[in-house]
Amino acid sequence: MATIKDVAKLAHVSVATVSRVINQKGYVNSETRDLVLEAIKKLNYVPNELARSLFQKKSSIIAVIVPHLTSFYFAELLEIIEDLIIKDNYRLMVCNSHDNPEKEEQYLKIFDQYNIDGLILIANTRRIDDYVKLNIPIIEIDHKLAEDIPSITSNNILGGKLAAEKLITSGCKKIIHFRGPSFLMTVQERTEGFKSVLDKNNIYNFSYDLAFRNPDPDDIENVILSNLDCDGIFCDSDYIAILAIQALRNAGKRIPEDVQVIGFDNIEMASNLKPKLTTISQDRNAIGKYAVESLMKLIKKEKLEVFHRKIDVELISRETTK
Amino acid sequence: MATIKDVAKLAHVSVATVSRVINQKGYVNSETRDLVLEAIKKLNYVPNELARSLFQKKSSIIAVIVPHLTSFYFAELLEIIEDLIIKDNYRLMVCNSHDNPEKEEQYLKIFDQYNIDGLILIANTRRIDDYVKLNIPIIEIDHKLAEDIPSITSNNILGGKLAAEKLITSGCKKIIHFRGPSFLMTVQERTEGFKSVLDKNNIYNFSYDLAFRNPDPDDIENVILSNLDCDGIFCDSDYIAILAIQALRNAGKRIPEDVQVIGFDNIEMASNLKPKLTTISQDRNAIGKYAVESLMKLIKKEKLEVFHRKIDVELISRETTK
DNA sequence: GTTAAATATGTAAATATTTACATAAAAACA
DNA sequence: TGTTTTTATGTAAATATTTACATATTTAAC
Repeated sequence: MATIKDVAKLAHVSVATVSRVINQKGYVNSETRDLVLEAIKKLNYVPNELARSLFQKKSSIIAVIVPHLTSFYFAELLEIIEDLIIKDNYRLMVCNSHDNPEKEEQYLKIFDQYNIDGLILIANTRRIDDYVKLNIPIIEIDHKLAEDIPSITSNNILGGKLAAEKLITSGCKKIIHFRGPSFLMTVQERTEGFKSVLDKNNIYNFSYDLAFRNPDPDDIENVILSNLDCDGIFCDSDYIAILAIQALRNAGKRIPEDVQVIGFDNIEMASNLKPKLTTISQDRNAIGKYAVESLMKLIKKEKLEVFHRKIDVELISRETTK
Repeated sequence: MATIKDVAKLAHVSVATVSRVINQKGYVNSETRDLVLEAIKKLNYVPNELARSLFQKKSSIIAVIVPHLTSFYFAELLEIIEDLIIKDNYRLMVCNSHDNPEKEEQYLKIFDQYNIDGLILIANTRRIDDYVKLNIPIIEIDHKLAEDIPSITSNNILGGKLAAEKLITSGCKKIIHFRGPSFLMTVQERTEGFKSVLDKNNIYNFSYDLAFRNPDPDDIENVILSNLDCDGIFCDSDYIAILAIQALRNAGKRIPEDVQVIGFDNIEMASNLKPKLTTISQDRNAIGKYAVESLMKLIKKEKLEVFHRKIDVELISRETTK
């Protein structure tokens, strides 16, 4: 591996001049620049980011903390974020907390050790204080754990409302809401929006809580079997909706004739299924874009014009509703 | 952020002594050690990994290159690998090549810049030479692009055979193989194993190629509709199997009475569906374990006893076969 | 009691950069 | 022409570590 010294020697200049060429800073004679550029090419030189980071006290690394990698929505969001971060010439350190406090502890240490430049927290973290102590820019997605940490969330209340309105106008009279664990802000808000519309219209409905990570299909089936007169289902994720549809079919129900189903997220799979899933679409492109954009601003010590941003969701009507 | 100097000052010793305490190397009096440890605690000191890496010409960072993050199998495998890597006190840089040569180019540069200690390539990379040039330990998963790069792959030939045998003993007479793109080694091997058994038993079968990233459900439906007398289907992924099952149902077929279906991978979802999916299970725990283990050995300049490792797959009989 | 080995600690160089500062030449200006 | 400004380049310190080497003390060996 060639170093800046090797380049300097080959180009018969000092390391400072080479550095100036690389960073396009300060005065460099154009002929000298060409010589240096040539030497760089000849030696296949790439500046060592570790030395650079050490001096500048920044690493060009952004850490993203996710509760796991295997749910569709997180994976799709993570992919978008990775793409954006790389475009801004940062690198991504993926930290899978895996609901394991020890692992989170370990990562917390790593962030200090590597002069991580910024942090994106995706949902589900409860030890916010430890992150704040790190004293680096943080953006939260899907959560709002503290008033002074900027957040990007879908408009979950709107999502719940849209689903409720759709089911009402499609004629549903008894509705189940399969939701995630109620300690999540997203879940609370969706429930709030959903219930408010249904209750106002005096339509019978209730919420059933499922596990966050791996909802139990038997649970879902049991609820459906003991509520065979139900004609509308709203699910907190497309994955839950898929499981619900399976259970409905097994119970001999036709979709959407007998029971209508609405999911949440609009994962890629939702439009590939038969019947195609009606769902509330979360705009991950917007969420990812604003998250990365805001983080970059914080890193540059710029002010954010919107501190807690809500991204509108959209009802995508497909084949599981009338 | 406290540095080693601060600790040294507070403990009234030299930085060398502090370093010795941290790294548990060389002689340190136990009383001195306690003093240093106390100072470390008091200052909340964590050693700066960048300075460390710079000196040692290693970074404790492992890069994993994946073609995308959104397929179930990759996500599950990645999760396992991340867990193992963190346990070995390395950090994970996730590089999503996204089938984009420019992005790969960019990452290639980054690996040099950060003194990345090792590389795990998951499938699908064709510019192997560029990686070899980096001159760092590499492990390949699901591919064997060069004889001199260690690889871990499932025994795909066995997988194809097991599926074929199962369908035969269950009485299938006309079988479709929905497979991935045939340039992938995994796909070739599965086809080889599958076909060899069926042809030997004179059972009619043919392969239909699907896109790697996002197989088209209409494609699958069309093939099924124009082969309504088919009674067995083998799919190269559980995801394809899910789509096939949907198409079969739409065509009024009962599963497994009319048509039997076998998937590949055994993703978490496979056992949550109704009917539960019969599939060839890839042992990602073993794959992840050997991949990380082998990489660690290479990093320590140890020899590998097995250079190209094949991990046995297993037929998991569930409800989509008789 | 002398010598050798083990223990303990410090000094300073090295890792690959960036940049403040110094210096000198060239260009602009009076 | 002399002075100022701009351009060009180099020297050396700084970033936070580790470790080779030096040195001193203690312990062990003979």
